[in-house]
Amino acid sequence: MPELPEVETIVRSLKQGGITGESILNRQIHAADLFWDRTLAFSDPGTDFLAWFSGKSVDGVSRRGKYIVISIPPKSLIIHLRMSGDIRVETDDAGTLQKHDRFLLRFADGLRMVFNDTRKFGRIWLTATPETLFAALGIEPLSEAFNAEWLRTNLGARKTAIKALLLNQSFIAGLGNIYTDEILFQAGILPTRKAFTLRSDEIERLPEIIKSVLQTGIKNNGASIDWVYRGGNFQNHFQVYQRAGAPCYRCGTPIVKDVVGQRGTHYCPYCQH
DNA sequence: CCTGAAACCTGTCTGC
DNA sequence: TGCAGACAGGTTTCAG
Repeated sequence: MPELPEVETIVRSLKQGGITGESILNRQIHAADLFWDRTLAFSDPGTDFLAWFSGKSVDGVSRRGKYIVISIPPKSLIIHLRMSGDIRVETDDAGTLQKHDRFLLRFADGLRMVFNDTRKFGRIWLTATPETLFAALGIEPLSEAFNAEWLRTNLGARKTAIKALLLNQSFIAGLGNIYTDEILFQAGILPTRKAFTLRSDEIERLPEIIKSVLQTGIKNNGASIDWVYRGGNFQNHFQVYQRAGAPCYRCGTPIVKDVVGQRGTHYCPYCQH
């Protein structure tokens, strides 16, 4: 499900209330529960993971790439939703838990935060040193530091397909399959283009297009497809994603779907070069 | 270093 | 209706 805009929407909701339910800020934790052991990717050695939470309070919620960072001093609980993860906040008497619930925090005031993940790819970490986890992550695409100059410097002589490079989290942190296809359409660049072949005018425009598509996604609370993620509206703005065979909104040419870097890839063979 | 395939999982949809 | 196979928002690991 989640790429940067969906994760950002969930983070804002956990802070201010929204699609996940009420805010979790400043709530004291009563207990934690883990229902699928492999969901826990890492916990600092010497800590009893489940017991640790009792009595601690949520101090902040933020995002790095597609990671959700919940500050619970002196540690951070980090959640990556991967393909099918979702978070909801509800009252603890909201009824029985759901089929694919993997982890939860019970708050002292009767609320609970539940991590649900059908495909079990999602992971959580509990650590006092989250920087270690993020050491290899690339630049934040919505930061000021991410601009044409940065891209020109870092594109270098990379021979990989531009789509694969944009998906590489150690290059730029947060782009996924949907937004990458939409970005490359807006940029008029074929997904298979080798990164080093981008012209200077394309490099100049690309960072602004990336920011603009991500911001549009965030404004729409992300994209909701199938059963996985609810609350978003960006799916109604797709230009190419999931539009194989349908006419391009710009030129009428049927949108093509191929595989690039092992991912389904949608593009307009006329508008993108 | 880069590339591709496979693995990790469950659910849905398509075609025979 | 049943069933096999393909496919899905992501990332890691391993072979070449």
